[in-house]
Amino acid sequence: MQPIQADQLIPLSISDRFQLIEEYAKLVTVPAELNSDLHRAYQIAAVLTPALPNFIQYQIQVDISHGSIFEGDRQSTAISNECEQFANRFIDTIPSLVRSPAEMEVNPRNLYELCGAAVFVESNSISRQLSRPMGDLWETIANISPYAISPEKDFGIKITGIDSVLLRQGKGAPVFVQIKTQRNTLTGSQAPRSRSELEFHQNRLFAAAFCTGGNWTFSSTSIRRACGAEFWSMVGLDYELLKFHVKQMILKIQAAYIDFQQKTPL
DNA sequence: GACACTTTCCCATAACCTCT
DNA sequence: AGAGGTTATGGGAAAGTGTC
Repeated sequence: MQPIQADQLIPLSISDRFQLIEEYAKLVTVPAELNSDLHRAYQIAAVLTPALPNFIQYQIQVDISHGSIFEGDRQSTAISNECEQFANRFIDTIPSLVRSPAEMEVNPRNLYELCGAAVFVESNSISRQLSRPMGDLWETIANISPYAISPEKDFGIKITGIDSVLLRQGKGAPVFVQIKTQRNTLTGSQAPRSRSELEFHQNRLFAAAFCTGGNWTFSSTSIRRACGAEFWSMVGLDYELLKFHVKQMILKIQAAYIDFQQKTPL
């Protein structure tokens, strides 16, 4: 059977792309030694890999024809838009994070609620609610670049452990990437899983969006790591610009939160 | 088909263990 | 003793699964 071609995928809707990839994936033979949880990921990667260089070339052409993201302040605008949207979505949810003393007493979700410590309840909730979806934001921002694809957004399909696939300038083979927020985002107990999810891809990368969080808590003899500028430059994006907009975003959220608190005293 | 329960997936930090 | 890796602990959303 012929491998799938980029030209076949490009004209399709996301759900038709999913269907087509699914059909091909079923036919891929999986190495016997591979963990069964990863069979599907292997099959999808095998189907996608030969098509991706041309698919990404196509994205690059489209980017150029629409006024490239790499020209003028377009990159800044694009990153800013994503951060704005994220901030606005989050700010909208702030009122729903509040729990009444009665709710907390009847059905405490954690120790702070059990004790009715409203300030701790809120600060705990805010930081949880914020840090989790930010993980998704980095994927979205990476996908601004025509050098990256998101399996989910571009093909409607999930590859276990893979957040983004990118084609480095001048290189022929796509790189399968797992993106975290910080170098220490992964705890040790999760590292073996990340290792196995990445290892079987011919080209793979473990990336941290920011070079914060002290030392890496992920290591592997065969899987490269990159954080901050080293990672973002692979898809042509500017780390300094990203940090600038993320700072605006977080401060905006904080200001909205303080504002909300003042309007609704404890 | 609605709802409840379970698993998976995002995340953070401290403590501990082992090897050099 | 210090570094690097592993384990324990903890929150919450979303997706998946089972049941009535």
